[in-house]
Amino acid sequence: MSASRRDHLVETATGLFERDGFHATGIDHILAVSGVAKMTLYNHFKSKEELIIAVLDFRDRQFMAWLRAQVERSANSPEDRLLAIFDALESWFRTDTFNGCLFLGATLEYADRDHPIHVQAAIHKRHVFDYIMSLAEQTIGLDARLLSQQFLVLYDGAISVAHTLGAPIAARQARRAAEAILDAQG
Amino acid sequence: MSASRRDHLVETATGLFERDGFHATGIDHILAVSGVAKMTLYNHFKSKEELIIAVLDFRDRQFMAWLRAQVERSANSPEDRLLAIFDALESWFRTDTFNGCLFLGATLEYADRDHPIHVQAAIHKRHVFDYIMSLAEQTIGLDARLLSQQFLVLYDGAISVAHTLGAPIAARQARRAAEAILDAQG
DNA sequence: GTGCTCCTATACCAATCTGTCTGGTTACGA
DNA sequence: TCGTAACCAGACAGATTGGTATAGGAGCAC
Repeated sequence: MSASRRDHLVETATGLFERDGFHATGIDHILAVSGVAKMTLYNHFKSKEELIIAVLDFRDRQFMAWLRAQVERSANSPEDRLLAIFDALESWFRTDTFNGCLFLGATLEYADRDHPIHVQAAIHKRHVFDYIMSLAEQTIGLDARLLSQQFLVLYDGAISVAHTLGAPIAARQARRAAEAILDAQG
Repeated sequence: MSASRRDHLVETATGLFERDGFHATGIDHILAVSGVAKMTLYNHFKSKEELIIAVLDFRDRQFMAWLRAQVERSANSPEDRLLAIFDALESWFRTDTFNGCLFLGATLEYADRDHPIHVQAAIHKRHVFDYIMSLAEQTIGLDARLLSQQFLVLYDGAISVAHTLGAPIAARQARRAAEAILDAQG
């Protein structure tokens, strides 16, 4: 067992939360799947809520690293990279573990905007926005802020449509919309 | 009590599910808030799942009627109406009961695509798409299908961003993106 | 060896979950 | 007035929830 028990727990819980949601996934189920003892969990996390926050933090780092790598491998100019985000989305949608956005799910299940889980989930969306923004700022002649806000809408919309309708092609439609926005501004 | 007990139950449950989610809202809580007896509920619905499906059906009809009325009151040409959808969204986002998309939440909490609840929730998204499509088809010179798909992405994206980041302004950004798409096609 | 830390295993707790059962009340129509 | 249908109130069942308590095993440093 190379990874620590804590990491193993977080990774297992991530998969289960992503598949079934937060309330629907019980502590006992996470323990059974991960093969970890209950007291070990409560030794590392003082509550389920704290575990969820750790999961959101882990998934944020993991996903952002994956997204950056995917984008930077397939495109070089900032403009192409902005569009490559949607190509990355499509390949994510086509994995068989895709089940919508874990973070959006967290904000829906813990809707109170001050709830620690909601706050933690919102941080991820900020990270996505910041990444888009960093690419937009490298492209001269753009209203970087407006464009980033619009791209974030396309980004989240593609995820939602792909999930609710089971239509990975939503990513391509979002990309074409993004191209139209770029053309209108550039 | 003018409305039937059944209707009263469905409307109360809609509000609670919208605020707290499905798994987090217990039957007993719905009964306490609505002031209905447990056996009355189980007389009308054979399970919580059946109640949820009734809620999704009710909310679909209610929301679509509201959206149509809002759009048709504020714009006359099909093209203006396509854009007025996003104005309607913004006024929805600014209500103090706005809590993201109930239907998207349903598909996340019941992720299995064959689950009756997931199926029922997806129907609503189809209805939104069909409405957009009906407007797009009245506007000549458009690839109605592609445009509708892109608008649906903007529609869902605006809801998601508005909810996760608490930013009703996402609707206006979506509208500007929609204008760019229209300009590019028209 | 002794102690310390991390882990397992299992029993347990109180609360809550969905759903059932019983028995009584209210309203209304024939 | 009688019957019936809808509803209420509350107890109850069985499973599951998040979380705690207890006892002991395994690996490692001194």
